[in-house]
Amino acid sequence: MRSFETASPTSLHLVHSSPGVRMTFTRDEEVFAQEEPADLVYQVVSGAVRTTCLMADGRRHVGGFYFPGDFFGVEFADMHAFAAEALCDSVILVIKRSVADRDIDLQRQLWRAASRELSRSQGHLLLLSRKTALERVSSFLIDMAERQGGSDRLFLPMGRQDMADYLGLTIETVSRMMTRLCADGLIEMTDPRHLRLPRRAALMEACEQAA
Amino acid sequence: MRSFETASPTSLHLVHSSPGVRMTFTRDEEVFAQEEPADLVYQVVSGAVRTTCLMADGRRHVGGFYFPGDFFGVEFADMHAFAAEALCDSVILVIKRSVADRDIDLQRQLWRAASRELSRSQGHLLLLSRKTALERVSSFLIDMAERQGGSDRLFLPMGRQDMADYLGLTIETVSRMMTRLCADGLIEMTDPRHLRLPRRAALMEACEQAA
DNA sequence: CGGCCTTTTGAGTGTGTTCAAATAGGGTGG
DNA sequence: CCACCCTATTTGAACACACTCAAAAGGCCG
Repeated sequence: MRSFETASPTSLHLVHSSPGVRMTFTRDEEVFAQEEPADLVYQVVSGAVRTTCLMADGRRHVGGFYFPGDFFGVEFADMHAFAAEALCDSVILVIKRSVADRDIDLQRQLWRAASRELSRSQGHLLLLSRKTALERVSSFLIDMAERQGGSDRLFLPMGRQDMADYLGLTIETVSRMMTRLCADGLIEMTDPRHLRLPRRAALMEACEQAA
Repeated sequence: MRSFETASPTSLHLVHSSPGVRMTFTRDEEVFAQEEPADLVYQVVSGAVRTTCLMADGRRHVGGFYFPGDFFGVEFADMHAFAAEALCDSVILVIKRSVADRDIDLQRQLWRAASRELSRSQGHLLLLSRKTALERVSSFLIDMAERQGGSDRLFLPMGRQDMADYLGLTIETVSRMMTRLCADGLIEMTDPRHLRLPRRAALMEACEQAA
C-alpha cells in the first residue's frame, strides 16, 4: 500500500542533502493524523496534500493545500492540530524534526515555511471574515494560479467539497460561483478541474482586496 | 501625551528583569502601525490592547485582544501585519527584539506566546468559517471570561464595533445576539460592558464546539 | 449498458445584512 | 444641577445572500 525508499541524492532542487525518507501515498491516504505527535515535518515532492480538521459536530475544515516544494506539518505545539491527506497519488519527503533542527539550511527553510504559513492563515482569516462567496472563490482561483506558476491554465487537484470546506461555503455555492464566473467570461472550464483564466486582471477585481 | 519611564523592578510577576521600557497609552492611541518594522515586542502591563488590520475597501478586521501579561506584536515577518491600539488607558512594556533574543527566559516566553497566537488564530479560523452569529458571540464571551479568570463577572473593555470586527459580524447582529442571550437567561447585562455569566455551562452549549 | 460518485441546477427558506430610527449613556457648558 | 449634544447601543422592517433539500446531469469504472 505504501512504499518506503531510503533517501538518495535526487534532482529535487529544494533539498540538497535529502535528510529524510521519501514515501508515496495514494489518493485520500492519511499522511499524519490530528492529535498525533508533531515530531516529523513533511515536504511535497510530487502530487498534492490537504490539511483538515474535523470538528465536534462533524463539520470539516480544510486548513490549506500544499504543492511540490511546499512544507507542511510544521507546528509550534508538539501535537498536530490538523490531519494531512494526499489529494492524489503523491510522493512526500518525511524529515525528523530533531534532524531538521541540526541542519542550518533546512532550519532556515522551515522558518520561512512557518512564517509563510502564518501570513497565509491571516489572509485566510480575512477571506472568511467579510468576503462574499464570489470573492472567496475568485481569491482561491487566483491563489491557486499563482502557486502553479504564471500559466493561464489551471488544474485543481481538489474536489468541490474540499474547496467548499476551505472557503467556508457549501459545495452548491462553490459550484454556483464557478458557473457564474464562467458565464461572466472570467474563467473557462473544460471539466470541473481544468480551468483557463483568460482575464486574470478582471478576476482579481472580483477578489475586491488582497488575498 | 505619552509618558516614558525607565524600567524598574516592579511587582509584575511575569517580568523578572524588566528588560524594556514602560510606556503609557491613552484610549485608541496607536501602539504600533501596520507595515511598521517589527523590531519590538510588547507586553500588556495594565489595560487592554486590540490588533487591527485595515483593508483596501475600508473594512476593518480585529485580529485579537490582549490583556495584562499577554505579549503582542510578536511576528515572524519583519513587518507588522496588524496595527495595535490601546482599548483604554494602558501601560505597555516595550522590549527590543534584539534584546529579547539574548534573554533565554524571555525567549521561551515569546515562543510560547507565538505558539498560543497561532493556535488562537486557528480557533478563530474555525469560528469564522462555519459558526452562526449566536455561536460566535457565545464563544467570544466564554473566551473573554476564561482569560479574565474564573469569576462569573465579566468586563468587556472593547465596544460592540470591535466585537463585530473580531467576529466577522455587523454591530447590529452582535447587539441582537447579546439581547437574545439575555432573554434566554444565559447572561445578565448591567450595562453594555458589564456582564454576569450565571450559567457558564449553558453558555458553552451555545458554542456548539471547541473555541 | 448500468451503477456509482461528483457536480450542477432548481426552488424555497432562513440567517445575517442593510437602512433607518429610537433609546441610552457620558461629557460639557450654561 | 440640569439641559444639551454627541456617541454608542439597541430595536425594527425589508432585503439579499448563502444554505437546505431535492433532483437532474455528467463522468468514470465495472
